[in-house]
Amino acid sequence: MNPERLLSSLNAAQQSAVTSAAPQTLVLAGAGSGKTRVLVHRIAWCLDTGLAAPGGILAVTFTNKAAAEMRGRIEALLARPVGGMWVGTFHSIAHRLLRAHWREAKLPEHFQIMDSDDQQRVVRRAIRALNLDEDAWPPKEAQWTINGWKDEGKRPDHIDIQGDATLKTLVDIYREYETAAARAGLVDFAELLLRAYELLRDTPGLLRHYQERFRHLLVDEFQDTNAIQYAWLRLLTGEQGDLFAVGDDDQSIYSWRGAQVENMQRFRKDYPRHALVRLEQNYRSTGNILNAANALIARNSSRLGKSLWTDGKSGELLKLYAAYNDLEEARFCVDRIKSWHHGGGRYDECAILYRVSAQSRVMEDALRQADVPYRVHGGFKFYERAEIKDALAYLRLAANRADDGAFERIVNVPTRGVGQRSLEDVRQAARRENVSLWEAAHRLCATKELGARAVNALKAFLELIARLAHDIVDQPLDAIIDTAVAHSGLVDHYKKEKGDRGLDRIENLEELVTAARDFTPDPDAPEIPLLSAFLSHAALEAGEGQAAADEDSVQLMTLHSAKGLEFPQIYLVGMEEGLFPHQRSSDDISRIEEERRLCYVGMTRAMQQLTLSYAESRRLHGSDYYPQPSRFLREIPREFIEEVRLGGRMATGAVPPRLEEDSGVGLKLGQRVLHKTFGEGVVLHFEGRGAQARVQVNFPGAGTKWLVAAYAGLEAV
DNA sequence: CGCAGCACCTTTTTT
DNA sequence: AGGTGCTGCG
Repeated sequence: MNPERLLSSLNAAQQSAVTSAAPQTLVLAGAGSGKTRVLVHRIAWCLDTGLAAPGGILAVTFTNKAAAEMRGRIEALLARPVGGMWVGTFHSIAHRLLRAHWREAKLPEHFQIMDSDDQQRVVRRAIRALNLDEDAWPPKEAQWTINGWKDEGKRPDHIDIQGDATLKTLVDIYREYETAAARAGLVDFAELLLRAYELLRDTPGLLRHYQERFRHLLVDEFQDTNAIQYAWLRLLTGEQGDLFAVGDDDQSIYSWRGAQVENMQRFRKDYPRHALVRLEQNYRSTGNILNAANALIARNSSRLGKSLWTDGKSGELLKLYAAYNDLEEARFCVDRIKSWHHGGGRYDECAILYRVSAQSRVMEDALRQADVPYRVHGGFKFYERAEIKDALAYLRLAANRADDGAFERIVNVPTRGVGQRSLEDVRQAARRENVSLWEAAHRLCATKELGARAVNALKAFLELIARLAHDIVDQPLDAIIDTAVAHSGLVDHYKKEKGDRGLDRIENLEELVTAARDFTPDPDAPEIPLLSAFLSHAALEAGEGQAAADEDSVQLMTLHSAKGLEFPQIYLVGMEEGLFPHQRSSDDISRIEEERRLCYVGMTRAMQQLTLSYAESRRLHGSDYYPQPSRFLREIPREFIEEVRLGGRMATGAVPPRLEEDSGVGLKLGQRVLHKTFGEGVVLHFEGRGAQARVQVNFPGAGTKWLVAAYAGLEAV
């Protein structure tokens, strides 16, 4: 395709982004503004104008799905496969670098990747090894903290504990964890990124090589990058590189896992010669949906600023439904979806979005009862299933005897008489002699420290793995998996499970063999042994939960997993205080703002019709709640909303009174105020007006309080 | 050593 | 409500 034709299908803003000649370009791409299109066209532009060869391009995304889509669309646009280009997730690209340069990265050649499950086990073991109480030091929280540090690029030595005993212990756990992971040759997700960063930083020759090779770096969902990803991009861009970042600060919804929207401002500072392009024309939603979403997001402070517009129709009003309870809310959605379907619409044009996955159950029940096909997104992934991980653990151990994670996982699965007692002895021996569990088990078998029964059981296990390792040499991948499943005795083990669960698991194991047969390793990285490549693939790309159903079905997912998707019909359910915004985000204004962005993301998924609903009572965790309608409903101007009623039942005041800008009390959301008893705090929320107006304030010293504005005597700070 | 019953907790999720 | 992890018994 010639360069002019490439541009003809783009609007002016898109064109200026695609053809940007600035050394770096930041594209503020609003929802539905053709973000992926711009990325893909930018790559094609670089190739077609001779600016870059395929080998000079590195395009990074966050999910495998996005990477696959980008690659597919580039190839479709260019009408040919493009070899040599690196398109992948941050993690897969980091993995690739580490495999290629394992020596410089100070990793064992056959290191394996652990997923968060595996990681949690190793953290737990580290806590136990330090003789700490697991109740006082929950592994999950320690894991969270460690990953947070890694996301910020911090090694144990970098952390200033400032004499804080809690912090010191956590750093000790971190250090112990690192030692254990290194001994086992295991690398966690955060480690992939950090290690790849350090690799480039500390190996000037390599850095120069990659800087010269990848002159064109492109990043998708830039607002989701964390500190280490940003540092890595900066390093690789160097002085000469062309960095093309696309993002939307209004869609930043992942700060809780380390994403830093600040990276967008940082980009602007760090690259003073950059070009900034705003994509504000929306090709997805009707005018009403867009205006409603714009009004909502305008409530957030510290935005880069952007306002979406469309030259399409204003369309229908947003629908708001006040349900009696959660069951009725579900029935309402199902009814509307059915009438959409009767009117000739497709089920898969409808999506039900909710804040927490627990909400899906009621929806599923209602859909099933009405015989409407549906599909739930997210949830359990194929390679995360216990039986798959069990089977793979046999292979991991066969491939790498030092893999303590795998050892722990399967030493007694299926049960073979190696109990907690013997296992604890093995662990202690391993720690004492600073060797792997495998090695320690071997040594223990040779001594008289264990009972005869335990020794026999342990020996049987060791021999099993040794035999497996021997049998799989030079076998094709699917035969390897087959052999592992056969040797392990997992099939008989699952057969004993009651119900259909066991049968499901056995089917999944068969599925695993099929997956292995169909597995094609990355042609650009032939140096990685096949089994190793497959195991990494299993960790990095956990696969979809349910096989992509061809059947026309209603789509159910959380708001988070809806990002990047679009549907003609969107049902945004559970619009209630405590649920959305979520309770856990309610006493921090910046987290409320993230919830608001999440709402914005949800609303902007809708193409034609957006239906919002809340329930006046909801059953949650086994008991009933009577929540208030979400503040977000009040933040959407009424002129865009229309109330909907079903079957003549009168819902009183489905549309909550609009939230006044300052509730007549002279205060704004997010404002700092002073109270004579509680001290300084931040305004979170309002209710009512005039003499009845109440203000919710979070006081760092005293917690979150509702105060009657007229009596509270709040002073603006 | 293995299983059954009981206490506990519960946001969002990708890699 | 429902799933996970730990204690007590066979």
